[in-house]
Amino acid sequence: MASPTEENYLKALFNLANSQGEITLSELASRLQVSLPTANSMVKSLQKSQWVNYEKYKPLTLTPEGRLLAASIIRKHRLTEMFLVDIMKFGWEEVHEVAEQIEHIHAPKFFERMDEMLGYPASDPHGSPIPGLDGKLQQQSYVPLSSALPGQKVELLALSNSSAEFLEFLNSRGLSLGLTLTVISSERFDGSMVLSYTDHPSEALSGTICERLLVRVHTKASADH
Amino acid sequence: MASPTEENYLKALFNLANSQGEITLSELASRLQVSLPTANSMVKSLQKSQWVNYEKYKPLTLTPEGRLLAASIIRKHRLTEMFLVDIMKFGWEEVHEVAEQIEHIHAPKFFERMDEMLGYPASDPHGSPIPGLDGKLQQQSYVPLSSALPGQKVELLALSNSSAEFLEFLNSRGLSLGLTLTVISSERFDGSMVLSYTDHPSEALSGTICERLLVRVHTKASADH
DNA sequence: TTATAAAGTTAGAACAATCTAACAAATTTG
DNA sequence: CAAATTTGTTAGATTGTTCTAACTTTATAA
Repeated sequence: MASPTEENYLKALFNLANSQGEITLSELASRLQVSLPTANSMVKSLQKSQWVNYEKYKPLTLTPEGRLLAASIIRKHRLTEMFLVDIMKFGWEEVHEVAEQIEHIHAPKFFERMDEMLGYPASDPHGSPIPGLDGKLQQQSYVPLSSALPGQKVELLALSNSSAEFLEFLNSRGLSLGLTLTVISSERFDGSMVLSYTDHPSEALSGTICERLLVRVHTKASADH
Repeated sequence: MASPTEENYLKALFNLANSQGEITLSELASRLQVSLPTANSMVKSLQKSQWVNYEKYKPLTLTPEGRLLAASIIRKHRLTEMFLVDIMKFGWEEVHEVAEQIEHIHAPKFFERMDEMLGYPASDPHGSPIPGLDGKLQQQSYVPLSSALPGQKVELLALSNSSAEFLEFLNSRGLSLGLTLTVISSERFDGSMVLSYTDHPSEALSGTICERLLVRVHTKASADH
């Protein structure tokens, strides 16, 4: 059985593999805030447990078993976040640290019950997909708001960054998932945009923010068949 | 900050102190299923952290800080058990293992929210008192059912043992906390009793069982003024 | 009250997870 | 392509939690 530490390595490897292809030791080490030798020796021990494929000086990959285990931890993390928000009425900016701890609890029924109480959600409070029990991750087809064009209506569905500071910023602007945003204008110069939504008729957002907001463009009846 | 391992030592010391007066190293070691030298070295390190008073060859005591910390862990454990049963609909025989893990989560708000959702319960699903935030433990004044006399009506309020096997036995006899039991007869020979309750007009229970059921005798109007 | 048993201690080893220092391989770049 | 930089590895130490073996102190009992 994996220790919490090992589980964190597997989680990091899973997430890196899903955003880049190749995973290097230094990426892993910097993601986990440990020294290179630490990551190196842990990778060797994860290899011994058959969770990681490792060859000297080569990029890292997860074995199928490693990938499944990693997905199950991410599943527990995201179910927990959803549970904290929906059932226990936490704010979406408060749940990460608690979920980081609860994801290491070994109690399948505990998480099954959460899933049940939540009605089998497909994503967490930040729009990230919850892996299935088979370790499969629903691929999201969202685009950054920054790529939307003036006049378009888009639905805010996920975030590519979920730090507490970012989430608090979104709170302060009345932004939450599911909202429909209308692009008023888009500044080529710095990527900033002016948007309209609910009771915000004209809200300006920086390019940095717009890149982190993931949306789906409204397919209005006859879009682009 | 205490590691989960240290927290388990403190918890054991707290529980031993509350059932016996003096705590010896070997009691601690056997309670935690570790060797004497292991307990010895851990006790020294808990002393260094100011949680335990320790002198060579002398009985162990918790410091006030140690007692408070221990109580807070037991508080988290018992709140969790109550949450699992009342909110998440677990059986009372299923919650111990999960709670053993969740008690080590560092997230005051998580447990405050549980407490709130539960309506600030005084005891866990097995009738054990939940320590307050000040570390104070409500003293229970229950007596074992075995000390009740034929004809008496008693209320089943707590258990002195909460192993899954025992709880499953109680389930099989339709016994749960809050039930009113009428003592039909009591066997001096082996301590067994015959009881009547709800739809069980005549249920025989062994002496061992009757010692583990903690009750309050019904003060019927004019009991002993 | 001394002998025996029980309880406690010390020493030394092992494993997990981490580090720094020193070195080696691979990659980038002038 | 050779030099410089980045990346990866090895060696060796540290801390926490555990063990066994050997020994000492305290308690029990013949």
